[in-house]
Amino acid sequence: MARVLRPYRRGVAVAQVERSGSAQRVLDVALALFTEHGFDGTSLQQIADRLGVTKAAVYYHFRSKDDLLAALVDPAFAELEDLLSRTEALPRGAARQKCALSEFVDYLLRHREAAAWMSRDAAALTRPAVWERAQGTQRRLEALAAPGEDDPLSRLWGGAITQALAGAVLAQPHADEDWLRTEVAELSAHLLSGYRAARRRQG
Amino acid sequence: MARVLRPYRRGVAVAQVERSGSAQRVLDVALALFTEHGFDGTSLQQIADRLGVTKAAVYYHFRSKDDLLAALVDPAFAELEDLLSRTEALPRGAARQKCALSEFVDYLLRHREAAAWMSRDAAALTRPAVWERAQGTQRRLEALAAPGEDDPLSRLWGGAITQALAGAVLAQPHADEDWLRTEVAELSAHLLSGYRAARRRQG
DNA sequence: GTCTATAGCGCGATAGAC
DNA sequence: GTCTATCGCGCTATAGAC
Repeated sequence: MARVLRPYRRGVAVAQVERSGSAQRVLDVALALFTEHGFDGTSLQQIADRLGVTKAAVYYHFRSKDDLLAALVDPAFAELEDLLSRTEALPRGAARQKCALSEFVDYLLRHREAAAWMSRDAAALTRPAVWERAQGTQRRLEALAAPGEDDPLSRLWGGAITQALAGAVLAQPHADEDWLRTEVAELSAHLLSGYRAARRRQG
Repeated sequence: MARVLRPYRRGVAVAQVERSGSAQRVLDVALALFTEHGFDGTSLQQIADRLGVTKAAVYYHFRSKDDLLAALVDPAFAELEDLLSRTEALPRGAARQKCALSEFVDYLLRHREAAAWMSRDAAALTRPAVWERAQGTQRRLEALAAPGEDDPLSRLWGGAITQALAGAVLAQPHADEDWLRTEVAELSAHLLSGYRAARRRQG
């Protein structure tokens, strides 16, 4: 499919580079421990211990444990939100719709391990900092995937299409990336044709 | 679609009826508070307070807070697992596949509010008692939805189909149930035809 | 601006009396 | 079957050293 958007430029690195060295070290250690023991299974004490400082030192850089998590996932969310904004800026139509899906799939594939980790560490997902932000992007993506006047039919297909794509990618932790991209593109096209047919049926 | 399975008989009531009156009162109060403040947002102290007893009294009936949650969701899981078992017992083929999906959709519709609550209260979803059991049912459903030799293609479509159906139902908290059932049945058929086409493509 | 020391508080959980 | 008492732990908060 033709790529309508400019390639992504800002992103993962940005938000972290602006931090002090100490804060960045906290983030690195926290990420390592979270991936190893999970969010709930990692205490601020453990993070502080591995850094060789006290809990209060960690607390100086981040107001709370949730704040730390939010900082960790911010770059990935910023990337997705940026992608959504640029897609929403395109003129409405079938091209924008297809573009949204293919960009979303690329995004998922780019962050495959991270997404797989997140969907495994449900404790982290559950925190408001992550959960509520995810709700927002989810809504916007649904609206792009199944445009309409917020009617039941478009909401139904919005939910179906976005969940199907995410489910397809995440059900495949080890499949070859190019094969996956091709197959999911087929799935994507199939879903879009289904939505068009449903719209014609209902008018 | 023809209903191949016998109607469900055991279920929600069973696990709760076998309990003592006190234990049942604990479950009732816990459910009320969980739905109101979420799982994490509800302490055993609050549960005990509303019951007019102490935390320790609650602990007599349930070994842990997770145990309480497990008891709450057990009936719904038992129903789903029973449904899966009976479907798996059918001879392999397109009929079983269609049956699995329509039974699953009915199940989702039957427990719409509960499912919506669960997918909102991420903290409850995350507990091992719920999460791991859900993983199991998810796997079995995927296998029924996209049968195959555990190859990448069937796993991809298994994830896509099941997530699409759940996404479609859950994206519609207030839509009319019959309309929803009809539309989701269309979606279901569309997805199955997509899977068949993908299989033909790949051989 | 960066950290240490220390304390508070609520939580889930347990032991044992009645 | 229910209670009192208590434990240990985790996040949070503040005062103040450097």
